[in-house]
Amino acid sequence: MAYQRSPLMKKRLSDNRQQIKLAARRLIALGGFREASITAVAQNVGLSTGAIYRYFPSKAELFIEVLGDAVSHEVTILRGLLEGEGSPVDQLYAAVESFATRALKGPHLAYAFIAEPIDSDVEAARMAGRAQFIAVFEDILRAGIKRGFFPAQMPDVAAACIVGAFTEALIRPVAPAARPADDKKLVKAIASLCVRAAGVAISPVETTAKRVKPKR
Amino acid sequence: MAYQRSPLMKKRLSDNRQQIKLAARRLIALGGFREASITAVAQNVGLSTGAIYRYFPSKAELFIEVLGDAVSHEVTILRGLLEGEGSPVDQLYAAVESFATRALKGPHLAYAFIAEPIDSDVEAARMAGRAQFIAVFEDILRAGIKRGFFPAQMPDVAAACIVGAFTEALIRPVAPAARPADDKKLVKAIASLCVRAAGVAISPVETTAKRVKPKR
DNA sequence: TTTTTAAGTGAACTGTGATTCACTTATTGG
DNA sequence: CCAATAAGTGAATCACAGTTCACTTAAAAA
Repeated sequence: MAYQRSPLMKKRLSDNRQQIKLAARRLIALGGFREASITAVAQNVGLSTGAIYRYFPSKAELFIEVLGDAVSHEVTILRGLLEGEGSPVDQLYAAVESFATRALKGPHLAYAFIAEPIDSDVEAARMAGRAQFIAVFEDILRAGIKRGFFPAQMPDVAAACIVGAFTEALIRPVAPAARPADDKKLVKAIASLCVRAAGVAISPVETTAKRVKPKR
Repeated sequence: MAYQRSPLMKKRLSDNRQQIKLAARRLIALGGFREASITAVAQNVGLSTGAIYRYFPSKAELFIEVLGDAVSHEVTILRGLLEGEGSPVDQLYAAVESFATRALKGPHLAYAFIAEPIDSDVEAARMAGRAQFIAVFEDILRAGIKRGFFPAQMPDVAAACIVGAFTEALIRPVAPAARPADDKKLVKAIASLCVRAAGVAISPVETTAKRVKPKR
């Protein structure tokens, strides 16, 4: 006895799991959480409603996982940007630019993850995700402050502000309809503002990071 | 014939309407939209469930009106700050400070209005409300840019960023539990950052607005 | 091939809360 | 006081997804 699925079967199962998440993501990207009912997801994968529950205990869990994946994917990319040897000023600009550009590519997905209303379980997960983003920026700020690129400030508060700033500015063009002119320009404006917010005078990047006031 | 309610009766009716809105607001402030079911609202006013529908066609409508009232109240206050003769820099700082301070006083209410998930009808209203806020800041920025207090920038984008910045920074300490140390400090940090974001070098207020580069 | 276990099905069930509506009560006009 | 009309009641209804579950089908063990 001690039954166990063959490797091939195992794979099929875990593939299913993945497919379910992808389908959910796809539907969300298409029309927000509204579209992503369990039934719709099931149909999209080619499974029955009930089957979903073999893989996820509840809709909330499924969404939380989808959200989590997306967030950790984003965070990984952003953290990657911090590996390079650019100054914190450049890093900050680059991080915002990178996120904003991607967000504008997948409008609905970004909107769903940033702002669309859902039930509070999932909302909690979204908050947690946001906290992870904020942490990235907090790290940039801390480093920058220590090395004298940014003036002294509360890094946690400032990081929250910065994340709030670019997400808000992204939501409008990303929401249901409405999409303004030049994405490049928009991204630039947003990223510049974030750098200024951190305390770097005037514009960024072209200044290639002159220290504001070399600390000690 | 041609029946009409006596003035006294009329008043009572419109009072009821007001009471319903206040009750809804009260419940929201207490525990978010979750708590504000039609039945709960009705009980709170001392009316029956059905009676509510004499005054509002649907729950969504009621909430939208409550939200609208709150927003226009806020906007009026903020617009009031622009009457004074302070520089745009001071105005910007003052506006953020004013809003933030009030938001921290009514945590749940602010949270509900800024971030709590609800159905998409009401959400649309919230977006609209946000747009009104943003407009206030856009005006400040435009004026400031024209008069040389702020560097050239896209005022709509910058305004959105600024609103996003302070709301995000407000949400965390305002959300369900969690409330950090010093509100005053927090508000100061947020407001300063917003001013910097607009392009004013280093800190605000104490500089009492020196022109960055007197335009033309 | 037969038995055992797991995967998959989808119609029925459930919980929740908004909305309705037949009816009661209060107000207005004659 | 007696219609006529409107306000108010609250239990019943509705809507709608998420979730369950008795059953079917497929895959592993014997």
